[in-house]
Amino acid sequence: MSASELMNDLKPISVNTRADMVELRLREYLNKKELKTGDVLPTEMELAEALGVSRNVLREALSRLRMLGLIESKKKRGMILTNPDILGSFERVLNPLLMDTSTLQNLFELRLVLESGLADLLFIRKTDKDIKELQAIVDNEKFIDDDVFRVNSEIAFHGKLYEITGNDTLKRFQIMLLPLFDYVLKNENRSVKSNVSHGDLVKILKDGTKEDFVIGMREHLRPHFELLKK
Amino acid sequence: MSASELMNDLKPISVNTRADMVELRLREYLNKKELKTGDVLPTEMELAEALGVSRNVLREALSRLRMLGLIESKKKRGMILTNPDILGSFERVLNPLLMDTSTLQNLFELRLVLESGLADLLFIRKTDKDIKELQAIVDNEKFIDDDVFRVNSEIAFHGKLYEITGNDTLKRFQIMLLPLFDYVLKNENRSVKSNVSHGDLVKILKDGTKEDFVIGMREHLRPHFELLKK
DNA sequence: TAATTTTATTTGTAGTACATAAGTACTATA
DNA sequence: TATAGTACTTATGTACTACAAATAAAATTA
Repeated sequence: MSASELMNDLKPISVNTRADMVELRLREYLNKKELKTGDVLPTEMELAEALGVSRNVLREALSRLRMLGLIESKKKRGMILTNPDILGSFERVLNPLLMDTSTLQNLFELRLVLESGLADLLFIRKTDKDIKELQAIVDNEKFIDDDVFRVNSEIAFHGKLYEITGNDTLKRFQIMLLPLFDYVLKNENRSVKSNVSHGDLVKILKDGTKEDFVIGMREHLRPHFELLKK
Repeated sequence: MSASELMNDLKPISVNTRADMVELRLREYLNKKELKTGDVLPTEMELAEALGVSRNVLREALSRLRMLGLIESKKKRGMILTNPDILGSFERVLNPLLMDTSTLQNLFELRLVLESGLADLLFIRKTDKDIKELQAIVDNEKFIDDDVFRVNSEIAFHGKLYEITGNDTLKRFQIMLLPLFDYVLKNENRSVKSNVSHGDLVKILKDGTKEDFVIGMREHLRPHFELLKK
């Protein structure tokens, strides 16, 4: 058995720090008491005392919850629960240099899955204005001969697709994934050539059916899929 | 203009705490220096001094990075960069009670998009063993008359689909989304009845084509899509 | 040379002190 | 009485000190 396999089976005993424990306890507390947005938390001193830790350690844990957007603090008022920004922390972590290759590959695939699955939402929510804007992006592509501009146009086109879905979370998600996508492509020197162009996709979106679009999009992404390992 | 609209246009001036600033600076530092996994960071004292803050504040920021899995610390050794767990922080934040309804709706849609887009990966990676396991889950459904068990089976079936993709990130992602999905369904009292059953999907996966599966899956999810707002 | 002990260094935790913001109660004035 | 202003109180934010705990590195001993 290799060392890496062994490490996978025998996870190291994590000697959790107090901050780790306190963070966990606090999140349990929030769930257990079914606290919801706007509810106020006990003061730092009360919490620290109840948990049996110094205010210092408690604040390290609170700092984490604050970063996640779970709580907000105001002087004298105390702390209240807030709507977390669910993608905010995700964003902080998307550094290609710090991701192992399998995770990078997973996210690459994730993006392909997302784009393949967009059809329904697109056909539910597309408007004439959207189609026109997409067409404008495509028309502009004819005059591009610079690689940087081509990438930008690629981003603009696919970004617009996500925008049409009217799903902000989805859109932000894709914006975060794009740099990674780019990174993977560059790193592996993948040349991408498809039979279905952006222009074709717009045509289908305008006059075709949902089914046509699914097939078209898959063909558009085929070069990527072909490179996936079985 | 409603209060919520106004709040959207006039974002509150965020009086950032020092911990916020330090966290930002540290992340900039990691990116700028193109540090990668395993690289060691300066000591806490050095960082605190360089940033002009107390060790206390610095540690609140470091605590955040530690939670994200960006760094690990060992006594005497110091701090090193690590592969962050990209979904770990996401998980911490998925509390339906703390999410505003539009985000909840967005994630609901996101899951539909993912499932619709699974076809390609599934057909690339499915094995006979996978099909058999899916079939076993389906066969078992016949004997279920309890709602709780039905939900569990639903989870097992769709979970297995994600498992076939061989994409751990995708799988974990879906596991995290499922409770929300369930929450939305329960909350809106949606009754779900589709023309394409799990059994039908397995048949297609076994003997059908990718295209059939896309159509089948969409039909399977249609009741959900129909409830989406235009 | 190898095993053992000591030392030094770095993170982890606790506690105190004070700064800062902001709600609350009280007071003075019209 | 109403209102503006003031002092007080309280909770978070920041800084500093001290020490515990772990462990890498150096020094010592067998």
